[in-house]
Amino acid sequence: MTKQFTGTPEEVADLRRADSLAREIFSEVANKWALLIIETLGERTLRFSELRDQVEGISHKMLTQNLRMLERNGLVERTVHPTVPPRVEYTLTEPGRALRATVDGMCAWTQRYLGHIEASRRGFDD
Amino acid sequence: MTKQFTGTPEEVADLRRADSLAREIFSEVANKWALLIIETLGERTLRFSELRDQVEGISHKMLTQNLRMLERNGLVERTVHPTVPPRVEYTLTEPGRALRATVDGMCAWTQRYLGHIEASRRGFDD
DNA sequence: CCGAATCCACAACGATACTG
DNA sequence: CAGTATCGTTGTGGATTCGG
Repeated sequence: MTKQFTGTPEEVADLRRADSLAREIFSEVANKWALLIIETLGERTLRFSELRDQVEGISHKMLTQNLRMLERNGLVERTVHPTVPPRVEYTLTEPGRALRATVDGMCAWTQRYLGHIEASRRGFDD
Repeated sequence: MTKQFTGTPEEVADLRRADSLAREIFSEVANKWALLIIETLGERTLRFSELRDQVEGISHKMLTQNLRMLERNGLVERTVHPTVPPRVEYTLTEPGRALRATVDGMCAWTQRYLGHIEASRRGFDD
């Protein structure tokens, strides 16, 4: 088990440093499609086509691309059922579920501050 | 005060729905530069040039662009000191600090699972 | 049904130069 | 120093096709 992140300046610096592995991982995962896929998967296991339908606006290509990336990093598990037609299912792994917990936080934040943000936008767009 | 996000299927659906305001905000904020800026600001207030130096790899253009976006959404406050040369400082607002708390969670997650992820990558890249 | 590959339009981005 | 504008390049991402 690795060291805890406590928010010390040195640790924060690690994430800002472009060449650091932590930073590379953060940058790869911190994009809207990946986070939306994680949030959508939740506790369920979904097929490719179900994901494509439920993550609104995502294209076939973006979905496969992000699923490969998440699989490679061990956040989702991909199980192929050798039937015809093929049936491929995706589930969050333990690391994936751990990340989902923090993504839930971002979703909660969005709901919580919807009003603030709308108001701020109106003020900004004179 | 808006309703709490409790993770019910209806609320999750709100974030997947492309036309929803919550979804639009989430998509705008959930990109690596914005999150790295928020994380870097932390509790401090920094000048434009300090931010550019500390968020490694970010270009002048990306920094201004994301700062404008964050300001418009009320996540950062921009204060201009009418000196010469000009001095512009950025600080997180209360909503910004609230989001930072969850970004801290993502950073902690990255540190926590660095090992898992490295191993998973090696396995994937046969 | 799932996924890889190709093509290509268009947005993102970096570099540069110019204002207050 | 901070910010905007312009331009040229890169690369992202959608549409489509083919293959397992």
